Parts: sequence; C-alpha cells; structure tokens
Amino acid sequence: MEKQTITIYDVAREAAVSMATVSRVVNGNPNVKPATRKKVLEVIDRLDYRPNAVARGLASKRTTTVGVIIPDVSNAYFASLARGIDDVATMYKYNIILANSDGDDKKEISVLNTLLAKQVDGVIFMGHHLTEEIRGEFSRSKTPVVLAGSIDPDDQVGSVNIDYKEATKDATTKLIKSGNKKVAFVSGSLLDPINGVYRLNGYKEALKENGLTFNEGLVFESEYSYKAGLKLHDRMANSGATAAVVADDELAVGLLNSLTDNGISVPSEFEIITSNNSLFSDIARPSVSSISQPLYDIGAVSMRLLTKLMNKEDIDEKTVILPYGLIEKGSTK
Amino acid sequence: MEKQTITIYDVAREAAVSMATVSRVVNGNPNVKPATRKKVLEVIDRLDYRPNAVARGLASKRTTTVGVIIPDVSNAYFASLARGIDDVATMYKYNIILANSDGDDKKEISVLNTLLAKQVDGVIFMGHHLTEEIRGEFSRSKTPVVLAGSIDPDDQVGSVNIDYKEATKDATTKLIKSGNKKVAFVSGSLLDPINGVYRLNGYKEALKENGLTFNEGLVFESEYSYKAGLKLHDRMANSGATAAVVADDELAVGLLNSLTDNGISVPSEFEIITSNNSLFSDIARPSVSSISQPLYDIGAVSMRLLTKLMNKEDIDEKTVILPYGLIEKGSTK
DNA sequence: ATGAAAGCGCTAACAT
DNA sequence: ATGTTAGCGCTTTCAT
Repeated sequence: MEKQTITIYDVAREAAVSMATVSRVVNGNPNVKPATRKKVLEVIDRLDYRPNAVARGLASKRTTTVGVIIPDVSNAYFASLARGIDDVATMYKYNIILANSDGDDKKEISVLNTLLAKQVDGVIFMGHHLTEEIRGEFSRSKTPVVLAGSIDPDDQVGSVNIDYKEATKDATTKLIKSGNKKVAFVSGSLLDPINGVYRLNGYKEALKENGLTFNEGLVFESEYSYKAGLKLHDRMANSGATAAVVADDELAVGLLNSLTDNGISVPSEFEIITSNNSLFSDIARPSVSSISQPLYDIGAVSMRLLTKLMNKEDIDEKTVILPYGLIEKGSTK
Repeated sequence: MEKQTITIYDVAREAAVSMATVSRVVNGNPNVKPATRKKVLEVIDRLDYRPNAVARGLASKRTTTVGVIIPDVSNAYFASLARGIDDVATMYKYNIILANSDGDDKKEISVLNTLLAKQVDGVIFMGHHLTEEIRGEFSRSKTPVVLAGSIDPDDQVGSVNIDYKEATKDATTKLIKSGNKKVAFVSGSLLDPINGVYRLNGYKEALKENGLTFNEGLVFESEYSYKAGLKLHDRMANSGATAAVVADDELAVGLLNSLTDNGISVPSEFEIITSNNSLFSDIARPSVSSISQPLYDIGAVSMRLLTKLMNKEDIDEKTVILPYGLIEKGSTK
C-alpha cells in the first residue's frame, strides 16, 4: 500500500476532460460550463483528489505561504503578534512558516535565507535591532517584507508599530505629575531603536517639559525577563527613584515583586507603569498600570499590509502607526 | 528589474558541468571529484545561487516542512511546546508551518487538509479532544503524526505527554495529607481525556486511598482563562472546598486572586496546586505550588519522534511519557 | 565521476 | 468553453 497520489491527470481522465479544465475548476476559473464543473467536482470528490500545493507553487511561482521571523514564540508579546498574523494570513488563504531567531543576527540571516529558498511570497519580521546585513538581504530580495512591532530607521520596508515615543512620554509625564522627581527609565537594549531612540526620547521630553533634568543614573538597561526584574531592586533603591516606566511586563512585574518583597509599598512608595498591558500586569498584586498596545492588531495589520504588498496593490502608507492607550491600575496613585 | 532567478541550469552552464553534477554538489553527494565540487561551489557563490526548495520538493517528494496544529500560539502552554518543536525542527533542517485551530473541530480538519495539500512531511498535533473525524484523517493519510501534550485514546499515532493521572493524584494527595477534607478538582472540558479520564481518575484515586468519597459538587469544569478563574470564587465558596487542584495556571491564578480579593487567605484558609508551573504561577502572590511539566521538552521530543517517523526509523515506543515534578511554592502549607 | 533525460503535478499561454 | 503544450527548477534513474 504505497502512498499512491491522485493527480490532476487522473481526475481529467475519469471526468473525460483535459487537465486544463480540471485546473480551471479547482481554481474557480469562471470559464467552465456549469455541467462540466459539476462533473469534474464529482470526480474530484469521488477520487478524493487534493491539489498538490508544491506543484502548484512551482508552476505558478506563488506558494501562498509567508515566512514569519520571530525572536521567540514563547514570549507573550511576540506570541500575541503571531496570533494576529496567522489569523489574517488564514483569512487570505496563506499559511505561515514560523521561525524563531532568538533575536540573534546570524540566525535571522540564515532563517531568512531558508525562508526565501522555500519561495515564501512574503516575510514578516519581528526583531529588535535591524542590522545592516539583514536590511541588505531585504532589499536584495524582491520578496515583500513587513516589520511587526519593530522599527526600520530608514523606512525601506513596511512596518506596523505604535508611537513608542509619545506613549513613553505620556507614561513618564503621568508619573512626574503625581509628584515623582526621580523617575527611572527601564528598558531592554538601547541598541534597539524602539528603546534607545523612541522610548528614551519620549522619556527625556517628558522630563524636559516638566523642568526635570535627565540623569543617566536613572536609565536601566536590562534583559526582558521576570528574573532580571527581580534583580533590579538594589540598583533601583540606590538610584533614589520613586517611580519607573518599564518597557516590558515581565521585567515590570519582577521589579514590582522585588520591591514588595523588600517592604517597599507600591504604589504609595514607588509607582510603576509598564508597556504591554499583558495578563502579567493584571495578575500581579497590585496590578500594574500600563501603556496598552494593540498587539494582536499589530500582527493582524502587518499581515494585511503584506497581502497588499504581495498583490502589488497601491499602498497609501507602508509605515503604519496604531493607537495606544494608558491603563491605570494598581501600581500608580 | 524583474526577479530574475538563477537556476541550477545557469550554474551548470557557467561551471561547464551538467545539472546533475550541480545537484550532487548541492546535496552533498560524495560522487563528485573534489576539483569539480570546488569549481561548482565557486560558481554557486559567484552567482549567488539558491536552490529552489519548491522545485526540490516536487522532484524529491520531500518538503522538509512539517505542519504544526496548535489551538492557540498566544497561550503560554502551547507556545512553550511550539518553541521546543521549532528548535528541534531547525536542528533537523525542517521548518514548521504553524496553524492555529482554536481547538475547533472543523478548523482542525480544514487546517490539516491544507497542510497535507502543502505536502508537509509530517504533522504535530496539539489539541484537546481528538475527534473521530480527525483520527480518520490521520489514518487515511500516510503522513506521520505525533501528538504533543494530547492523548490518543487508541495510541494509533505517536504522542508525548506526562503521566497526568499520577501527577494529579500526587497533587491531590498532598492536599489531602495537609488536612483538607474537601479538595476541588478544577479543569477544562471533561471531554478532553486528559481531564475527564486521566486527571479525574488520579483525583479519584487519591480520594479513595485516603478514605474520602468522591463528590460531584467538587468538580469544576471551566474555560482555561484568568477571567474564568476569577469567576470561580462564588461557586467555590459554596462548595465548601478548602483546597483545589487546578489544571491550568491562568485559571489557578484567577481563582487565587479572586479568593484573596475576597478576604480568603491562601494558603492558610485555602490551598491551591496548579499544573503548568508557568511564570504566572511564580508571579502571583502568593506564588502557586504546581505540578511541573517539561513543556519545552514535550515539544522537542515530539518533533524528534516525528523525525524518526518521517525517516521510517524503527521506534522503540511511539507513546512517550516524560517525567513531571511537584513544586511547592506559596499556595500550599 | 559525470551526463542525458525523464519526470514530479501543476499553471498558463495559446489554440481552437 | 475546452484542449494542447510548454515549461516551473529540481531529483533521480540509467548510461557511460
């Protein structure tokens, strides 16, 4: 019992038509007489014929598959984006090949190359720091690319984000207005322009507009993890900060728990605003006030944008900025 | 500037060899004279040739792509499995097509069919209730299937899990030993054999061995979500339970927070043991004691098993049971 | 060790 | 409306 596959040819023979007609029926081409269509469909059903997408891809040069490069699916932030991407992909009859990169430059390149070898029709890239090398690969290839939740300093490819600068500015301002003179800025690598440029600038602007001077000692660069947050406590205490804007929820909750566990009361003695409004921020006690990002939508809109690019449709604006919010919960006064 | 692709033919011409030889070089076939190999590799490099995986797939009938059916990537439990799957897939030069099913029977079938149409070499399935229909599809297809964190009552396909029954029994026993006479069993749909058969039986055995009688009123069937957990409070209070074994961390933390918010002290007045030992259980205050499952490994081992199946290697045992643990944290005495 | 040639299963002109 | 016929880019016998 070998894996005997039924091909378009078998269907054509059984239905006494040409393969072209079968192909037309399968592809919904209107140029088929209803009676013929019916006959062909019956045979397809009877033979349980399933078009071979690989052959199709080779002949048509379209695979209806897009590549998704993600730092880590098991990270809640990216997983939300991925879910939005897949839902819209499905809606437009695409499948996604998901590839984890760990944000590693080399892996990103190698993964992109295998994706291109597989002839994906488009690529959605999520990452932190967009290296020159990967940007080179993007422009060398004719395959459309969209960045989801990631910034291209040169706007060469499509991208979907929120206005990180304004969001951080809002959060910082709120903290200052409530009386904090020393607000810490806690983020991931400053090499990521989202942190080092947008968020940091928003933070600085807020300080400036409120007559506070920027203090290097209040800038904390950290890994995005709960454990890293727990470790922040000592340095935070020494800095004299009484509040913090944090770029990541795990990090924020780690900081929160380490403060609380050390007898510092949040929000009365220390206020925190985080950035992703994830379940982590709701679960924590107190719950953590947060910027709210439409993560699912960022993914969904990225994929939608990519479908347009793949279709060579006219794009009004390939740099999309989605709205954000500021949710006040228990970690602010 | 059209997307002018260079093919194996271009390389063959430039290197003054046949396509067959280029193919051999690309595929690492040893039957090539070193000098020839070198010459070909130079041309490949110069022309920046990249083998077309689709053509390759059509000719060889292997796509080096596996399909992964997942209820929801944005769920931490499944995301961890997915990460393990992808890492091992990458290790063995496979890519994964990830498809969300929402655990919906219809979607599972349709997604499986598009995956098979794309000629994936294998499928990893994660789901709750394995319907007869999908099991039928599995057996009709010659494509190997492995279940990750999901049970096939008939053991027809490969699967990787922990011993849910023993784990639940251990957790329940611990709760009983610490003095609780009424321990609630909180899980997702009992239609999922993991819940309705394994976990529930483990729970019942623990009761029995400790001289307690099973009480229907202590069985809570719920959605796996934080919100659903929050809503459990009233029913839980009325049931008279003073402890609970919970099948999902979000659910457990929801229950925990609702109890705490209502003035019930955990663990002194109510004890909780959850099942996934995820970050949620660490973040919560008190942190939640938990069964620990090697989620990443379940994914990794599933994929490893699938590679063997795809390779038609001999399998010692296609039903793999991985070890679990019991981590005592703040929600138990 | 290398080449020639026949597909793989389908789409897409081009005819009719 | 339907059929014919080239490919798509590669792997894989089978020769040599």
